[in-house]
Amino acid sequence: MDLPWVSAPICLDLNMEFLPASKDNVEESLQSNSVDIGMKISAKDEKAVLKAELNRVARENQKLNKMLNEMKENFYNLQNQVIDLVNQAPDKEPAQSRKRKEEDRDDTKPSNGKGDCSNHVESSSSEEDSGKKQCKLPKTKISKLCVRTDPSDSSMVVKDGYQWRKYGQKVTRDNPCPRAYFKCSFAPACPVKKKVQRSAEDRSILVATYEGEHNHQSPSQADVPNGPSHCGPIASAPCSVSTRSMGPTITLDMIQPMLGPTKEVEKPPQRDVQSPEFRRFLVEKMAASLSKDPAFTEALATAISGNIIRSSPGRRW
DNA sequence: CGTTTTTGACCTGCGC
DNA sequence: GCGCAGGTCAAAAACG
Repeated sequence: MDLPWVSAPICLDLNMEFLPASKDNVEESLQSNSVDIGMKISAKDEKAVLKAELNRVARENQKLNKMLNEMKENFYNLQNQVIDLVNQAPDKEPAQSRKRKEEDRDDTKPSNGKGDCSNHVESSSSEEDSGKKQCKLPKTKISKLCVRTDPSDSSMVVKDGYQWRKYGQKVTRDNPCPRAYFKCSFAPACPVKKKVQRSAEDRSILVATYEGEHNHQSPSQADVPNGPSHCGPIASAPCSVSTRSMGPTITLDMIQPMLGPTKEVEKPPQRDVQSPEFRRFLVEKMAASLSKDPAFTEALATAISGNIIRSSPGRRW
């Protein structure tokens, strides 16, 4: 099914710059403020100023806490609605017999102007009555991955620990950037295919769509004895956490667990919507959705920076 | 020389 | 049935 809240790139930019809240910095700041106000401020006055500042910050924190609580409430309400929808969806969804139709709904099609990262649309597109391809891949797992890259880097390489052989490239209608088609070349019989295309909105984002399941181990995992004994569906997708020169950028890839050298991401449970795993998965989705809200991001950044300042060692407010 | 990439042609499915 | 668009094939080119 198509879950609307996962239909956009889930990229949370935490490019906020907050001062390292060291005691020295704050004191320096306060001192400079005092200088600005005037050199004649006595120690008593300074104390009063500090107290006023403290009250102001406390009020601000209260306000932010209130905002966060409201957001949490909204979030849980939304979550409940989502779970209800998920429960209802299998009954209401019309039979999608055509493969193309299926892919139009969960593919990287940028026609809706959203950013294509409907990450991990676990569409078990297993309609047995569709075309030949469905016969070859009776239970095609489709997942997506967004990777932030250098926009000037024209290569369509998504490093996911597997070896891929490019077999085609096509310019699609809705995206001026060409789409590249890859097959897994590590194992000759591996049916997994990968499509890579730059996001029409943000060309620094590569959108990789994985189809099928690897029937072999990840090359990068072959020398990892403790890795899972089997390759899950599309186990190749990495969680990309990139760092740009401007600051940290976290690209949340809501995809299946990758088994490569990078860190492991939680695999969303497939059907059991009541399971804790699925709930946690939903929570992550919702959080990602919230993170797209600039107001939320700003409030979150303020709250976090406030907490960091408060909790910095050696400080007492 | 073997492998990979490129790219135009062809195939297939869908909408009208 | 026709046109369009996405997906795949395969020959040629590039590369190591």
